[in-house]
Formats: sequence, structure tokens, C-alpha cells
Amino acid sequence: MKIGEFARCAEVRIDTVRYYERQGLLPVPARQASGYRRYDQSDVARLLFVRRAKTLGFTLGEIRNLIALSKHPEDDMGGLKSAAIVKLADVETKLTRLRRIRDALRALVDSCPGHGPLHQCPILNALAKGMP
Amino acid sequence: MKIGEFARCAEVRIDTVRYYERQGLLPVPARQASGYRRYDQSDVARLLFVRRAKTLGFTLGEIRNLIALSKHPEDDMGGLKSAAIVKLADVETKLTRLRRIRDALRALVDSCPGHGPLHQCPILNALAKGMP
DNA sequence: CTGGACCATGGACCAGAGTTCAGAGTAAGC
DNA sequence: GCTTACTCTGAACTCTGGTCCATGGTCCAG
Repeated sequence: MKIGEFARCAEVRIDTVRYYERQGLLPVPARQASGYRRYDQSDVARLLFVRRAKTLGFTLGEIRNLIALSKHPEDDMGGLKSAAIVKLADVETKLTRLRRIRDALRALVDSCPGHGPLHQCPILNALAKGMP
Repeated sequence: MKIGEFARCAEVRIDTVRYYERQGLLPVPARQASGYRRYDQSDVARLLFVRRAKTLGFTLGEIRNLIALSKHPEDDMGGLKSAAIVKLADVETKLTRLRRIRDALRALVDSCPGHGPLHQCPILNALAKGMP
């Protein structure tokens, strides 16, 4: 299949496919005589792999590593599991931070009556003088 | 005080102070004869305002708006409260997304025994063939 | 044969939040 | 006076993950 159909397979833009190729996330594709890139089912699988890993929060660089790992199917699965564990810890950290932000924000919103002169606004106050 | 001390007051880099100035987040400072920027306590308050707002997840552009808002202390506090509400919704959305990622990741990690040949790894499998 | 859809390339550009650099001047402690 | 630390400028650069563009070639239906 040509690049347009290929991109649609994974709901990705054509430019993104070419970009992934440049980034080494997709193998260099075969070409038709015309120079058009030619893809097959195994390329689709690879592209979906990339997308799924991205959905899980892996960066493109990390995905490159995952692909490299996966090229040695006889290796132990420990490496891949640790990568996933690291990423999970990563996500947990972000969650914790974001939860703290949400709690602070919600406390501010709840404390604000919503009308009256701005200089009495508890949100403005907290920003200006520090959180309680 | 000079820029170095000023930056330390808010635990920010000197370059960041100048960057914030360019971005209109800090007022154009007075200068000594030598051309050195001079700051006082009100500048520190402003810089801390910016940092606190950033901590809450506001972008620099949004903080510029907050500052503009805060310049009309007789205005109603409704505007500021809505900005906070919008940001809160924003954060909640991110939280939800991140939680889903965490759950998927955790399920994968839990399902993986951690050793044995990679081609039997459930994580790799999920990435290659789709999540169950 | 012609129009429209598709594909090729390299390079420029986007947001966001800074950081780094070179080359120069200034301040301050001893 | 010397040395060290600090500050100035503007522009360019970083990173991430793409997106857009101009220009030109290719493919296929009618």
C-alpha cells in the first residue's frame, strides 16, 4: 500500500509517517519504480506498535529503545518489564504532582465567592502573598 | 538589589528573570548608572506571583492575563474565578488521561512475570497486537 | 488527454519555556 | 591594582512532536 492508506491505517498523518521514518521508528520502506514508498502489514503492525507505546506515555526516543529490545526475541523479558516499570513510576510522579495542583486550585476556587471587588479575592490574594 | 539576588529570592535563574521581563511578566526594572537592573520588594512579590501561578499550571501567557486582571482591583473577582475554574477543568482532564495511562501500564506490568523469553512477554505482546 | 488526487523532497515553521553564547563592562574584597 | 564574581546585550539554540510549504513527478478515471 502507499503512504496515504498506510497512514490512515493508524490514523496518523502522512507527514508523521515520514517523520517517524526519519526518527528511525519505522524501517526504511521499499519503493516503487516511481519512488513511492510501499508498505505492508508488518509495517502497519510496527506503526501501531509505535502509536500504542506513545499512548502509554513513552517518548519517541524510548520507543526506539523498545523496538531495539524487541529485536532480540530470545532475550529475557526483564529489560522490557523494567522499562515499563520506570515509565509507570514516571506517570505516578506526574499524577501526584497534578493532584496537588488540582487540590490547590480547587481550594482556591472553593474559597472564592465569585463576586465583589477583586482586591478581596482569595485567589488573587493567594497568588500575591502565598498559599495558606 | 541586583538581578542575581533577585533571582535567588524566587529560586529562578537569572536568564529566566530576563526572559520573564521580555515576556512582559515583570515590569521594566530601574537601572543603575552602570546599566545593571535594580529590583525591590514589589518586584519580588511579582516574581513570586508568577512562580506560584506557574506552579498551579498556568502558562506564561495566562499569567500575563492574570496580571492584567489584577491591575483593576476594583473590578469584580468573577473574571479571575472563571480563569481558575477553566484551569481546574484543564487539570482534571489531564488527570483523567494520565490515570488511564497509569492503569493500562500497571496492568501490563502486573501481567508480566519478568523473566523468560521476550517473545512471550505480555507487554511486548500488547504493544505488538493491541491491548486486551 | 486532461483533471484531480496522490506522492516525492528538503527545509522552514509552530508552541512553550527557557538556556547558552560571545564579548564586553562593572563591582567588590583584599 | 588584582582577582573574582557579577552583569550587560542580542541572537541563536535546546527539546518534543510534529506540521506546512513550494515545486515537481505519478497515477487513474472518464
